[in-house]
Amino acid sequence: MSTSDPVELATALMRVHRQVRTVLGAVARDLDLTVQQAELMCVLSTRNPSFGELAELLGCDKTNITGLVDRLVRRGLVARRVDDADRRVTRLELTPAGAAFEPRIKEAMAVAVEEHWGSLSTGQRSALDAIARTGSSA
Amino acid sequence: MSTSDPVELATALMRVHRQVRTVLGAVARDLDLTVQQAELMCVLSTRNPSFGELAELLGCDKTNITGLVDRLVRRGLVARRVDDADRRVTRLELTPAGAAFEPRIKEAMAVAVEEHWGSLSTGQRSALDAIARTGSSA
DNA sequence: TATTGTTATACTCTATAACTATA
DNA sequence: TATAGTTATAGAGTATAACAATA
Repeated sequence: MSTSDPVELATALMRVHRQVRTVLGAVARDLDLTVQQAELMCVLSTRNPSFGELAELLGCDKTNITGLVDRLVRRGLVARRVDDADRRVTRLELTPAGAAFEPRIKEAMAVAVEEHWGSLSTGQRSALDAIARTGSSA
Repeated sequence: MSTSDPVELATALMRVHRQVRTVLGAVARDLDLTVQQAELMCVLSTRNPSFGELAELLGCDKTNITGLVDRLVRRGLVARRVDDADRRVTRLELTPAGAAFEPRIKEAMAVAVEEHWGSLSTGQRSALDAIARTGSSA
Protein backbone atom coordinates (compact mmCIF):
# COMPACT_ATOMS: atom_id res chain seq x y z
CA MET A 1 0.00 0.00 0.00
CA SER A 2 2.49 2.58 -1.21
CA THR A 3 0.44 5.74 -0.81
CA SER A 4 3.13 7.86 -2.44
CA ASP A 5 2.66 6.07 -5.78
CA PRO A 6 1.31 8.72 -8.20
CA VAL A 7 -0.91 6.14 -9.90
CA GLU A 8 -2.51 5.30 -6.55
CA LEU A 9 -3.08 8.97 -5.87
CA ALA A 10 -4.76 9.31 -9.26
CA THR A 11 -6.84 6.18 -8.67
CA ALA A 12 -8.02 7.43 -5.29
CA LEU A 13 -8.94 10.84 -6.72
CA MET A 14 -10.86 9.23 -9.58
CA ARG A 15 -12.68 7.03 -7.09
CA VAL A 16 -13.64 9.97 -4.91
CA HIS A 17 -14.70 11.82 -8.03
CA ARG A 18 -17.08 9.04 -9.03
CA GLN A 19 -18.54 8.75 -5.55
CA VAL A 20 -19.09 12.47 -5.11
CA ARG A 21 -20.60 12.66 -8.54
CA THR A 22 -23.10 9.94 -7.64
CA VAL A 23 -24.09 11.60 -4.36
CA LEU A 24 -24.21 15.10 -5.85
CA GLY A 25 -26.21 13.82 -8.80
CA ALA A 26 -28.88 12.39 -6.51
CA VAL A 27 -28.99 15.50 -4.34
CA ALA A 28 -29.17 17.82 -7.34
CA ARG A 29 -31.94 15.78 -8.96
CA ASP A 30 -33.99 15.98 -5.76
CA LEU A 31 -33.69 19.78 -6.01
CA ASP A 32 -34.50 19.70 -9.73
CA LEU A 33 -30.97 20.69 -10.70
CA THR A 34 -28.19 19.12 -12.73
CA VAL A 35 -24.76 18.52 -11.21
CA GLN A 36 -23.32 21.44 -13.16
CA GLN A 37 -26.12 23.77 -12.10
CA ALA A 38 -25.62 22.81 -8.45
CA GLU A 39 -21.88 23.36 -8.74
CA LEU A 40 -22.35 26.76 -10.34
CA MET A 41 -24.79 27.85 -7.64
CA CYS A 42 -22.35 26.87 -4.89
CA VAL A 43 -19.47 28.67 -6.59
CA LEU A 44 -21.50 31.88 -6.62
CA SER A 45 -21.92 31.85 -2.85
CA THR A 46 -18.38 33.17 -2.44
CA ARG A 47 -17.65 34.96 -5.73
CA ASN A 48 -19.04 36.89 -8.67
CA PRO A 49 -16.98 35.39 -11.45
CA SER A 50 -16.86 36.40 -15.07
CA PHE A 51 -18.02 33.81 -17.59
CA GLY A 52 -14.45 32.96 -18.44
CA GLU A 53 -13.65 32.39 -14.78
CA LEU A 54 -16.75 30.23 -14.45
CA ALA A 55 -15.58 28.09 -17.36
CA GLU A 56 -12.27 27.57 -15.59
CA LEU A 57 -13.92 26.85 -12.24
CA LEU A 58 -16.31 24.30 -13.74
CA GLY A 59 -13.72 22.83 -16.07
CA CYS A 60 -15.55 23.32 -19.33
CA ASP A 61 -15.38 25.53 -22.40
CA LYS A 62 -16.66 29.09 -22.01
CA THR A 63 -19.24 28.53 -24.73
CA ASN A 64 -21.11 26.16 -22.43
CA ILE A 65 -21.55 28.76 -19.72
CA THR A 66 -24.04 30.76 -21.78
CA GLY A 67 -26.65 28.00 -21.89
CA LEU A 68 -25.94 26.80 -18.37
CA VAL A 69 -26.50 30.33 -17.05
CA ASP A 70 -29.54 30.88 -19.28
CA ARG A 71 -31.34 27.94 -17.66
CA LEU A 72 -30.65 29.26 -14.17
CA VAL A 73 -31.64 32.80 -15.17
CA ARG A 74 -34.92 31.40 -16.49
CA ARG A 75 -35.54 29.96 -13.03
CA GLY A 76 -34.75 33.25 -11.35
CA LEU A 77 -31.75 31.90 -9.40
CA VAL A 78 -28.90 33.93 -10.96
CA ALA A 79 -28.49 37.23 -12.81
CA ARG A 80 -25.99 38.71 -15.25
CA ARG A 81 -24.33 42.04 -14.43
CA VAL A 82 -22.12 43.92 -16.88
CA ASP A 83 -18.74 44.85 -15.38
CA ASP A 84 -18.40 48.63 -15.14
CA ALA A 85 -14.63 48.61 -15.60
CA ASP A 86 -14.72 46.50 -18.79
CA ARG A 87 -18.05 46.32 -20.54
CA ARG A 88 -17.06 43.20 -22.45
CA VAL A 89 -17.10 41.31 -19.14
CA THR A 90 -20.28 39.87 -17.64
CA ARG A 91 -20.26 38.89 -13.99
CA LEU A 92 -22.72 36.45 -12.49
CA GLU A 93 -24.46 36.81 -9.14
CA LEU A 94 -27.12 35.01 -7.15
CA THR A 95 -30.53 36.65 -7.08
CA PRO A 96 -32.20 36.93 -3.65
CA ALA A 97 -34.10 33.76 -4.55
CA GLY A 98 -30.82 32.11 -5.56
CA ALA A 99 -29.08 33.22 -2.38
CA ALA A 100 -31.93 31.72 -0.37
CA PHE A 101 -31.79 28.49 -2.37
CA GLU A 102 -28.03 27.88 -2.44
CA PRO A 103 -27.68 26.90 1.25
CA ARG A 104 -30.30 24.20 0.69
CA ILE A 105 -28.00 22.59 -1.87
CA LYS A 106 -25.06 22.50 0.52
CA GLU A 107 -27.20 21.30 3.40
CA ALA A 108 -28.71 18.50 1.31
CA MET A 109 -25.20 17.59 0.21
CA ALA A 110 -24.04 17.71 3.83
CA VAL A 111 -26.77 15.26 4.88
CA ALA A 112 -25.97 12.87 2.04
CA VAL A 113 -22.22 13.19 2.56
CA GLU A 114 -22.53 12.43 6.27
CA GLU A 115 -24.32 9.22 5.36
CA HIS A 116 -21.38 8.14 3.21
CA TRP A 117 -18.38 9.73 4.91
CA GLY A 118 -19.70 10.48 8.38
CA SER A 119 -17.22 8.12 9.98
CA LEU A 120 -14.18 10.10 8.83
CA SER A 121 -11.88 11.28 11.59
CA THR A 122 -11.09 14.93 12.23
CA GLY A 123 -7.63 14.34 10.83
CA GLN A 124 -9.00 12.86 7.64
CA ARG A 125 -11.41 15.76 7.24
CA SER A 126 -8.68 18.34 7.60
CA ALA A 127 -6.57 16.40 5.10
CA LEU A 128 -9.46 16.52 2.65
CA ASP A 129 -9.76 20.23 3.30
CA ALA A 130 -6.09 20.64 2.45
CA ILE A 131 -6.53 18.65 -0.74
CA ALA A 132 -9.47 20.81 -1.74
CA ARG A 133 -7.41 23.95 -1.22
CA THR A 134 -4.27 22.59 -2.88
CA GLY A 135 -5.55 21.62 -6.31
CA SER A 136 -5.78 25.09 -7.82
CA SER A 137 -7.50 28.40 -7.38
CA ALA A 138 -10.81 26.61 -7.98
CA MET B 1 -12.04 26.28 10.51
CA SER B 2 -14.34 23.69 12.09
CA THR B 3 -13.49 20.70 9.94
CA SER B 4 -16.18 18.58 11.58
CA ASP B 5 -18.93 20.80 10.15
CA PRO B 6 -20.87 18.61 7.67
CA VAL B 7 -21.38 21.57 5.34
CA GLU B 8 -17.63 22.13 5.21
CA LEU B 9 -17.08 18.47 4.46
CA ALA B 10 -19.62 18.70 1.63
CA THR B 11 -18.03 21.89 0.32
CA ALA B 12 -14.57 20.34 0.31
CA LEU B 13 -15.82 17.24 -1.49
CA MET B 14 -17.60 19.32 -4.11
CA ARG B 15 -14.44 21.36 -4.59
CA VAL B 16 -12.30 18.27 -5.06
CA HIS B 17 -14.94 16.90 -7.40
CA ARG B 18 -14.75 19.98 -9.63
CA GLN B 19 -10.95 19.97 -9.65
CA VAL B 20 -10.64 16.29 -10.47
CA ARG B 21 -13.27 16.67 -13.15
CA THR B 22 -11.25 19.43 -14.78
CA VAL B 23 -8.00 17.47 -14.70
CA LEU B 24 -9.60 14.20 -15.77
CA GLY B 25 -11.47 15.99 -18.53
CA ALA B 26 -8.24 17.34 -20.01
CA VAL B 27 -6.46 13.98 -19.69
CA ALA B 28 -9.37 12.09 -21.22
CA ARG B 29 -9.63 14.52 -24.14
CA ASP B 30 -5.92 14.08 -24.88
CA LEU B 31 -6.60 10.34 -25.15
CA ASP B 32 -9.70 10.95 -27.25
CA LEU B 33 -12.02 9.80 -24.46
CA THR B 34 -14.79 11.41 -22.44
CA VAL B 35 -14.63 11.53 -18.64
CA GLN B 36 -17.22 8.76 -18.37
CA GLN B 37 -15.41 6.55 -20.87
CA ALA B 38 -12.15 7.00 -18.96
CA GLU B 39 -13.87 6.18 -15.67
CA LEU B 40 -15.48 3.07 -17.11
CA MET B 41 -12.16 1.82 -18.51
CA CYS B 42 -10.47 2.25 -15.13
CA VAL B 43 -13.28 0.46 -13.31
CA LEU B 44 -12.83 -2.54 -15.60
CA SER B 45 -9.21 -2.96 -14.61
CA THR B 46 -10.28 -4.61 -11.34
CA ARG B 47 -13.75 -6.01 -12.10
CA ASN B 48 -16.09 -7.43 -14.69
CA PRO B 49 -19.30 -5.74 -13.61
CA SER B 50 -22.78 -6.28 -14.95
CA PHE B 51 -24.44 -3.32 -16.64
CA GLY B 52 -26.49 -2.66 -13.52
CA GLU B 53 -23.35 -2.63 -11.39
CA LEU B 54 -21.69 -0.29 -13.88
CA ALA B 55 -24.61 2.11 -13.60
CA GLU B 56 -24.19 2.15 -9.83
CA LEU B 57 -20.41 2.53 -10.06
CA LEU B 58 -20.65 5.43 -12.49
CA GLY B 59 -23.64 7.00 -10.77
CA CYS B 60 -26.01 7.09 -13.70
CA ASP B 61 -29.09 5.28 -14.93
CA LYS B 62 -28.58 1.81 -16.40
CA THR B 63 -30.09 2.92 -19.70
CA ASN B 64 -27.05 5.11 -20.31
CA ILE B 65 -24.62 2.24 -20.05
CA THR B 66 -25.75 0.72 -23.33
CA GLY B 67 -24.64 3.67 -25.44
CA LEU B 68 -21.54 4.34 -23.37
CA VAL B 69 -20.43 0.73 -23.83
CA ASP B 70 -21.38 0.72 -27.51
CA ARG B 71 -18.95 3.57 -28.23
CA LEU B 72 -16.11 1.74 -26.47
CA VAL B 73 -16.98 -1.54 -28.19
CA ARG B 74 -16.85 0.28 -31.52
CA ARG B 75 -13.29 1.31 -30.65
CA GLY B 76 -12.34 -2.24 -29.71
CA LEU B 77 -11.54 -1.40 -26.07
CA VAL B 78 -14.22 -3.43 -24.27
CA ALA B 79 -16.39 -6.48 -24.96
CA ARG B 80 -19.72 -7.83 -23.74
CA ARG B 81 -19.90 -11.34 -22.31
CA VAL B 82 -23.15 -13.08 -21.38
CA ASP B 83 -23.11 -14.45 -17.83
CA ASP B 84 -23.35 -18.25 -17.88
CA ALA B 85 -25.19 -18.45 -14.55
CA ASP B 86 -27.90 -15.95 -15.54
CA ARG B 87 -28.27 -15.27 -19.21
CA ARG B 88 -30.12 -12.02 -18.60
CA VAL B 89 -26.88 -10.58 -17.24
CA THR B 90 -24.18 -9.11 -19.46
CA ARG B 91 -20.73 -8.61 -17.99
CA LEU B 92 -18.20 -6.22 -19.42
CA GLU B 93 -14.50 -6.86 -19.85
CA LEU B 94 -11.49 -5.13 -21.34
CA THR B 95 -10.29 -6.47 -24.67
CA PRO B 96 -6.52 -7.06 -24.99
CA ALA B 97 -6.33 -3.66 -26.68
CA GLY B 98 -8.37 -2.16 -23.84
CA ALA B 99 -6.19 -3.79 -21.19
CA ALA B 100 -3.13 -2.34 -22.90
CA PHE B 101 -4.73 1.08 -23.12
CA GLU B 102 -6.15 1.39 -19.59
CA PRO B 103 -2.80 1.88 -17.81
CA ARG B 104 -2.09 4.83 -20.11
CA ILE B 105 -5.18 6.56 -18.71
CA LYS B 106 -4.08 6.11 -15.12
CA GLU B 107 -0.51 7.10 -15.91
CA ALA B 108 -1.62 10.26 -17.73
CA MET B 109 -3.88 11.03 -14.78
CA ALA B 110 -0.98 10.38 -12.41
CA VAL B 111 1.22 12.87 -14.24
CA ALA B 112 -1.49 15.53 -14.24
CA VAL B 113 -2.44 14.84 -10.65
CA GLU B 114 1.16 15.16 -9.49
CA GLU B 115 1.27 18.59 -11.08
CA HIS B 116 -1.71 19.70 -9.01
CA TRP B 117 -1.44 17.67 -5.82
CA GLY B 118 2.20 16.60 -5.86
CA SER B 119 2.94 18.54 -2.70
CA LEU B 120 0.59 16.47 -0.56
CA SER B 121 2.17 14.75 2.41
CA THR B 122 2.16 11.00 2.92
CA GLY B 123 -0.39 11.46 5.68
CA GLN B 124 -2.68 13.45 3.43
CA ARG B 125 -2.39 10.83 0.70
CA SER B 126 -3.31 8.01 3.01
CA ALA B 127 -6.24 10.08 4.31
CA LEU B 128 -7.43 10.49 0.74
CA ASP B 129 -7.04 6.77 0.23
CA ALA B 130 -9.24 6.15 3.26
CA ILE B 131 -11.85 8.58 1.95
CA ALA B 132 -11.85 6.81 -1.40
CA ARG B 133 -12.40 3.45 0.30
CA THR B 134 -14.99 4.76 2.76
CA GLY B 135 -17.59 6.24 0.45
CA SER B 136 -19.16 3.01 -0.74
CA SER B 137 -18.36 -0.19 -2.59
CA ALA B 138 -17.59 1.95 -5.63
C1' DT C 1 -44.22 -11.95 -12.10
C1' DA C 2 -39.78 -9.92 -11.56
C1' DT C 3 -35.30 -8.63 -13.44
C1' DT C 4 -31.69 -7.39 -17.09
C1' DG C 5 -30.48 -5.01 -20.84
C1' DT C 6 -32.36 -2.39 -24.84
C1' DT C 7 -34.83 1.20 -27.46
C1' DA C 8 -37.24 5.72 -28.04
C1' DT C 9 -37.53 10.32 -26.56
C1' DA C 10 -36.37 14.76 -24.85
C1' DC C 11 -33.21 17.59 -22.56
C1' DT C 12 -28.56 18.95 -20.83
C1' DC C 13 -23.60 19.11 -21.29
C1' DT C 14 -19.62 19.39 -24.31
C1' DA C 15 -16.05 21.27 -27.76
C1' DT C 16 -15.13 23.59 -32.30
C1' DA C 17 -15.75 27.33 -35.30
C1' DA C 18 -17.63 31.69 -36.63
C1' DC C 19 -19.72 35.94 -34.99
C1' DT C 20 -20.70 40.63 -32.29
C1' DA C 21 -19.42 44.08 -29.12
C1' DT C 22 -15.94 46.18 -26.57
C1' DA C 23 -11.17 47.30 -25.61
C1' DT D 1 -5.72 43.60 -33.21
C1' DA D 2 -7.14 41.20 -29.16
C1' DT D 3 -10.57 39.71 -25.78
C1' DA D 4 -15.42 38.46 -23.65
C1' DG D 5 -19.52 36.55 -24.48
C1' DT D 6 -22.78 34.61 -27.97
C1' DT D 7 -24.62 31.55 -31.60
C1' DA D 8 -24.68 27.38 -34.54
C1' DT D 9 -23.63 22.76 -34.85
C1' DA D 10 -22.72 18.01 -33.84
C1' DG D 11 -21.85 14.55 -30.59
C1' DA D 12 -22.09 12.59 -25.90
C1' DG D 13 -24.31 12.10 -21.35
C1' DT D 14 -28.76 11.97 -18.74
C1' DA D 15 -33.48 10.26 -16.91
C1' DT D 16 -38.17 8.48 -17.94
C1' DA D 17 -41.08 5.21 -19.98
C1' DA D 18 -42.02 1.18 -22.70
C1' DC D 19 -40.18 -3.15 -24.49
C1' DA D 20 -37.90 -8.09 -25.29
C1' DA D 21 -35.57 -11.94 -23.29
C1' DT D 22 -34.67 -14.60 -19.36
C1' DA D 23 -35.53 -16.15 -14.68
